Amino acid sequence: MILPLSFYTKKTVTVAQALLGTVLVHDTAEGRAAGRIVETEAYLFENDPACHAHRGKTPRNAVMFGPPGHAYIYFIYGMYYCFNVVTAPEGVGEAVLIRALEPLDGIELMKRRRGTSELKNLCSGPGKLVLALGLRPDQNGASLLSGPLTIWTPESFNAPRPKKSDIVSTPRIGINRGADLPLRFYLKGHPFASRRCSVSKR
DNA sequence: GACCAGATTGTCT
DNA sequence: GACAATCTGGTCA
Repeated sequence: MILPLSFYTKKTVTVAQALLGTVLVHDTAEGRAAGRIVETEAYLFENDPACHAHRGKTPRNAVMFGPPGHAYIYFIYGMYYCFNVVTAPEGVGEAVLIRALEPLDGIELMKRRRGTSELKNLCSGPGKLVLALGLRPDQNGASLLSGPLTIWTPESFNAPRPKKSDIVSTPRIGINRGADLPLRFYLKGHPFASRRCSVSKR
């Protein structure tokens, strides 16, 4: 079953945790690629200087201010894209960054797209999973409720539904502002989560 | 395994 | 003109 709109209208932090264990699916002409979400980060409208929406609406972040249940895909560091799920009511700029997947379906396709055969290296980072799933910048703003890009319940893929006690929260990764907020969530001890946990770097 | 530099470009100040 | 919600490949141990 595809996650309904009501899934995305809850509080952003709640959605970020509830997304763990669900399955992100992308159907293309090349075939289906799907993975279980094992790591997310929440980006909030208020009191969160790391959020793109924090300084108001711009052409780039406009999708974050749109209706929930849509994809926000943006370009970063000159060569990568990040995939987010828009949450919060229309007019409020919040989203959940999908940071890592456990590959489930279309693994050969993912390996080809990523140019590696190492399973753990296919989707263990926000830039990597965008490549592995074949997401493109023109998917920015696409609905996740129908169409080629969707998110499914764990049961749809016979995947386990995580318990509350399996979810760990830590500070987010790769940001400077708001780096102390514990808005990153991942499944405890999961081998497919992205590396670089809490290294101090400048 | 840990740490560091480089790649590369859209976006906002 | 600086910087960014990153990744890869190098060096050193």
